Amino acid sequence: MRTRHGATIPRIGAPPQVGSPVLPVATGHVPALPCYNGSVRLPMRHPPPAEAAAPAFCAYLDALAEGLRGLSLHAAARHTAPRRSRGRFGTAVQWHLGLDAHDSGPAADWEGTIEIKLVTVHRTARGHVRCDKLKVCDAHLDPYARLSNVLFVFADRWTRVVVGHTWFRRAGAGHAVLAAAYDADPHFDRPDLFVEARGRPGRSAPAYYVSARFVAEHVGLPDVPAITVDDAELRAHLRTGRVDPLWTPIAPDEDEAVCPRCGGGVRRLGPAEALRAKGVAPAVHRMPLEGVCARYPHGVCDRSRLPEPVPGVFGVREQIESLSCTGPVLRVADRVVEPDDHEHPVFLSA
DNA sequence: CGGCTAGAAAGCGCCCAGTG
DNA sequence: CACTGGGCGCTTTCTAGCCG
Repeated sequence: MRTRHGATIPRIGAPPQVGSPVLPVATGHVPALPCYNGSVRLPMRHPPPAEAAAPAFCAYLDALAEGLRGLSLHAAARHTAPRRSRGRFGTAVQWHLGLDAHDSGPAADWEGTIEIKLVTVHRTARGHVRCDKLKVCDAHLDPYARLSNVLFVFADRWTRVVVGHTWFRRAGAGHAVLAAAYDADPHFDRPDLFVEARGRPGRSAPAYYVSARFVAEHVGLPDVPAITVDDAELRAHLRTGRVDPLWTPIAPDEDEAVCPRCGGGVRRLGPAEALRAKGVAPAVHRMPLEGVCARYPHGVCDRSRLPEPVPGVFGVREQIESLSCTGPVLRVADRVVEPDDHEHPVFLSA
C-alpha cells in the first residue's frame, strides 16, 4: 500500500502507529499499538452500489444558489441559530433556500433527491484554497445515497460570503474513489470516505466523513479573491471568546471606516499590506462603545474583494448589510421567483 | 547530503443548540 | 436527558525549501 505521499509501507505485520505513516526504521523505535482514547475510525457499514448515481438537477435550486453568491451568511445565521451553534451557517443556507432550517431527516434536503452541503473554504498563507474534512451523514445512513447528487455551496471562513456553488454527482472517478473506501483500511489507507466515532466511550455516534482531499480533487474548490486567509494570528485576534467578529467592509488603503452598526469609528489594526494580503484584518472600535458593538470582537474586510451581487437579486447595499448584520434579514428564496413550470429535481439521462 | 524551519495537511477531542 | 448535525480549533505530523 501507499501513503498519500507515495511512500510504500507494508500493510500486513507492520506495527501500527498513530499519526505518521512512515515507520521510524533508523532509530530502532517500535511504535506502540494505536491507542485512540478519542475518535476512532471504524469499518464502513454500507457497501458501495455497483452503479454510479443517476444525475439529478433542479434549475430553480441552481438559480437560488446563484443568487446567494456575494451574500454573507452572518446575518441569516444570527437570525436562524444561536451565535455559538456549530451548524449555524449550514442552517442559514437551508433557510436562504427556502427549506426548514432544522432538517435532520434521512432524506436528501431538496425534495428527497438533492443533498445540500455547505463547505467552508479559506486560503493558506501561500494562497492555496482549502477546506476541512466534511461530515456526510450519521453512520446509520447510507453515504453513497447521500452523495448521489449534491449541491455544494462554498462560503468564506471569515466573512461567510458565499463565493460559489457546484454540482456533484457520484459518478466516474469520484464514484470509484468512494467505492474503493469500502475495502480500504480506515487508518492506514487513508480512504477519502470513512466512519469516525466521536468522543467518549458509550456515547459514540459514528458518522461518515469525506476527506478534504476528496472535496478538492473530485468536487472542486473555487478560487476567487473573496476567499480570505485563515491563520493562527488572525484567529487569536478575531475569535476572542469563540464568537464571530463583527465585520466592517473597508477599502484596502483606508485606515478607518464608519461602523455600519452605530456610526462610530472602526480602525484597522496592523499594516494595510496585511489586509491586502489576507483579505481581513483585526480592528478596534473607537469609543463610545455601546450595544452590540461592545459585545463582540471587530474585524475589517477588504471590500474590493467581495463578489458582485447577482443583478436583480441583491444590491451592494444589501450585500454590506448581510456582512455587517445591519438592516432587515433578507432571504434569497424571497427574491428568486419560482418559475411556473417549476423544474423539480429531474433525473437526466446519463 | 543532513539539519533546520515554516507552513500545509491531517489527527483528534469536543462543542453547543435542536430534537424527540 | 440522551442523542445528533455540522462542524471548530488546537495539536501533531509531514514536506518543501533553505543553508552549510
